[in-house]
Amino acid sequence: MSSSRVANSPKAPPCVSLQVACTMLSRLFSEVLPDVQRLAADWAEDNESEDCKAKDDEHDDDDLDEPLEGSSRAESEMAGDDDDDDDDDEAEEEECDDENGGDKPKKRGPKKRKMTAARVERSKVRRMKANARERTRMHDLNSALDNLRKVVPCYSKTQKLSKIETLRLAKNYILALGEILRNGKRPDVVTYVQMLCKGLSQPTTNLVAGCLQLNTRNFLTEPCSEGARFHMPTSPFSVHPYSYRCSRLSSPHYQPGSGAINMRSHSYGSGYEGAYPPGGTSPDYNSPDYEGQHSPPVCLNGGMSGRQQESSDTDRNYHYSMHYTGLTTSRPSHSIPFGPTGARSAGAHSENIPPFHDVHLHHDRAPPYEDLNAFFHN
DNA sequence: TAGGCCATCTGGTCCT
DNA sequence: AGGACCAGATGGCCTA
Repeated sequence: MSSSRVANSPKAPPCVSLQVACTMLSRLFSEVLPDVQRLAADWAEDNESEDCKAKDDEHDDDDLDEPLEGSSRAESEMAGDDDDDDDDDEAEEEECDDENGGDKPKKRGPKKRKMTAARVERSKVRRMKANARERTRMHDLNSALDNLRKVVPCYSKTQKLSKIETLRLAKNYILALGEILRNGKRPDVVTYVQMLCKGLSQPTTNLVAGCLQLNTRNFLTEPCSEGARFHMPTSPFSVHPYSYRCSRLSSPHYQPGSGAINMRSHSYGSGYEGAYPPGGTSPDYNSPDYEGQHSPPVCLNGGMSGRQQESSDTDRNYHYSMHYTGLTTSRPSHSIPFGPTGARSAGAHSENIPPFHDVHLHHDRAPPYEDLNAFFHN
């Protein structure tokens, strides 16, 4: 089959490979985020003239300056030893195609060499080397995609976004951050979620929307005192399977209260409606941009198809564990849990988080956007 | 079992 | 010639 390759044609504009694009995106995020955080810090300062505030916000723009380390070269266990010495049989192959000399009319163009056993063997070797290179190339590409996953909202090492969803989300993330920077003003969270979820599949939409809105809801409703303490989750589902449970949300067999998340009660259901008027924006999952699979919609504006039911404590604990991990820091506020290594530090992710016992909420209103961003890196 | 996702192999194309 | 990149094919795994 002839592949319709046009990417690298001379007339086509120069384009980067997928792997390079992923790496560039990762770095781009790390460069854009500080600006957004700085902007968010300004917003936060404007907003918080009354209560608990203004402690330390100098530390939030230095954590991201270090570029994410590029996709570490895969160890290429199979390809690394390819440069061995297998080129010592050229000579005898060259003369084996002279046997048809004779008086036949010579054909133009490259001579068709006979496939001798040696040539077949060499072709095999070449193919194997090409396979090994292709394998490592794909490993590098996956590494780059993993890096991209880490700087994109809703990172989870255990339940990864698919490749296509990662790229879609990255695109939306860029657009959203760019929009924030361009407008210089704080969009409402619904719009933010809309931007992020545009074109994403339903499960991913649930994931992203849940990440943001559950936290927002808690921030909006939970008191910032002891009542907002966190505990390690006790639910058997609470270790990691956030995405799993989100996918459960879209399942027709989903039963609220059975250990799965009830998006409505947790997000827009109670607390959220108080903060955002019902006439506000709501994601349009039926928009033409949506290309993903369709599953029973999880409503972001309170009118969802799922049955409403108050959430269990395990669910709540679970949310805390999943969404406040980014705030699991000793710093009192405005802390983006990015590690000094440039890449998201281990503490930024749910797999490596310290215990939650000492985590507090510091806002009883809408969170500053650096915190919103922090949500995405749980 | 169907569908989604993924890894791998493979051949074609372009570039150095 | 060989490497990089790409897309199609294929089979495995997982989940609903």
